[in-house]
Amino acid sequence: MINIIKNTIKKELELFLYNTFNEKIEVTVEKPKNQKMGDISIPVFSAVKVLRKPLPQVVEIISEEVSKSKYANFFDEINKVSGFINISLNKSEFSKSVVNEVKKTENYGESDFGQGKTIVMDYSSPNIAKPFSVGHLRSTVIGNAIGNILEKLNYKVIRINHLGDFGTQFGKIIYAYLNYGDKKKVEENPIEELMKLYVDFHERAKNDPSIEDKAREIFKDLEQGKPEYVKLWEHFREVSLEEYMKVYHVLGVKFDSYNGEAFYNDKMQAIVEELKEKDLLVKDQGAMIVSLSENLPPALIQKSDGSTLYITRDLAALFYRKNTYNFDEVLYVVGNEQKLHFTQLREVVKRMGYHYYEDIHHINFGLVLQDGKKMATRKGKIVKLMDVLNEATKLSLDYINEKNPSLENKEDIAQKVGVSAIIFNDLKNYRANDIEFNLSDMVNFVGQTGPYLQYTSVRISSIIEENTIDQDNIDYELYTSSASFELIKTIDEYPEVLIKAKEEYSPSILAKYLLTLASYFNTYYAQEKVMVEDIIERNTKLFLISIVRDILDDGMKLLGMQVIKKM
RNA sequence: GACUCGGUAGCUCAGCUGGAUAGAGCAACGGCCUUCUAAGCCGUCGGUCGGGGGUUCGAAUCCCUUCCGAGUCGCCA
Repeated sequence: MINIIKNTIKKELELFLYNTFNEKIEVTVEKPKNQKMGDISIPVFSAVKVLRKPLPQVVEIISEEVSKSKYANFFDEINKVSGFINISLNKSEFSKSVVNEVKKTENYGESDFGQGKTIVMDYSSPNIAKPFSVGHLRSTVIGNAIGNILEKLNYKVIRINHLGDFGTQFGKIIYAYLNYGDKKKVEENPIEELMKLYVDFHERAKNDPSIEDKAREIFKDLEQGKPEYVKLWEHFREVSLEEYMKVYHVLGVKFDSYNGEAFYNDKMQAIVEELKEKDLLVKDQGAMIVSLSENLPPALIQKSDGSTLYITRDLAALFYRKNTYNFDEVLYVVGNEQKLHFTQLREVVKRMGYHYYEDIHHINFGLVLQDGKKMATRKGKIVKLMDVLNEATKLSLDYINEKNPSLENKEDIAQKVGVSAIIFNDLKNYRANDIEFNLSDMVNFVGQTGPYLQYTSVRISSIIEENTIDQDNIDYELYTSSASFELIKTIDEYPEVLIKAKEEYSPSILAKYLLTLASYFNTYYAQEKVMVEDIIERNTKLFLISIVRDILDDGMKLLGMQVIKKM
């Protein structure tokens, strides 16, 4: 609502200035820094400059025009403070229109922003035969949250888990397994042992670099379908996926497809052919490359031994997805360190003559650092996500036992709180920032955290309980207290927040918004009593807080958190 | 060395399409539970917005330069 008012004022003023002075002046209409300065603010400095008139005169002219706005009935007062024109909204009128908007929208916050367009998302994508680490958490929860937000905005979302189930690493693992692996141990504890073998391989390769070549050879044979290797590979893939499914179940994450890199094994020769046909492929130092612009290193398409590389598979996957889903956008939720790769991918696609290279977006995110350094799998420094989730669950159970020992289903709720805390912790900051792996931060339950949101929602649910709310028996004059009005204004922002989160592909925008909303509610809660005698007043307040609760719950669900009624 | 991203309060971050005294949370300190869940609320303390130039009526925000950190840079993914 307030956005509509702001945009209207902007257009009205720009038109007025053009008609009156024949000048095209960009008018800024913004939210004042301080709420004491009103609800809408218009700095007039730019107009002063263009019109070459004294500031007070310009302020006079513009504020006069503002008072004639189409939405003037929403204005309480228009104040002129130096170079600013500040508008205070009529609280009850504004509240009424916001609340009416909520009432008439079945699923508040939704919009047709996406117009049913298709977005393919590639996220999570763990590497087979490695434990699901905290590093994979980021891609998984960021991708999941963005996908949920997109759906709310009427996009059709295809969620793909592009499993890292192929590549030279399998040559290494198979080499290690066949040469010095303990078959029995692998049987008992597959992921753990395969991981050890992988780490071990790199240790041995330091002393004997020739085994790197042997691994490459094995991979090449695997790629060409040598039955012995394929069988092993299938087994490793299967046991790994089983393990991952447990994690996904706990996180509440689902995918439409688990087609990983191997799925494209038979689709890569066509890419190589096409590149050849289009005269893009060059032989260089035995390898086949596509050279790109000056500042961009060339893309390696085929190794000198004839086997393919990551980018070849991503090209195959891209074209397959375009043909299969005919996407309008494709999002790759992959870490910062692959930025160059996706720049190259786009560039190759562009050079191949496909216009949709513009629709390829790398949704990059920061590294999980340990002691300020990248966590490296090859050295075996890995923190298993399951362990972190269990730790968080345990901690939240301790909290419950301390705060609310008589709570029913304690274990279940502890898991919902703990896991959501981890998810929220990962989403609350801008995704491209690196994060230091810090367990005590991850399971912190005080302040700007997941449990704070859940707690706020639970408090509201606890007030509402069995009360029925009559939406037609509302006294809008009661929404004029500062605590109420802050809630109203924040409620009003929800639909725009979701759109902004989509435009920046950044769940943190929603996360921060929910914290603001929860904080305003908690202030309200401390100031106003809801369950009062007066029926209209009680009903009016119950309705307000129920809207807040619904948004909190909806937002938390979008982020992939669990919504609870008691804690 | 080249390219990319970052540097804002002791810590974690927001603000960055230029606008009014730079905002939160954590930590520290002080208040608030006979009244709807204190995982909360209120207050105090805390900042040369890395440094230096420049553009502008106005710069944390734009430009240049410099320092610091991270990532990437042909046969890993």
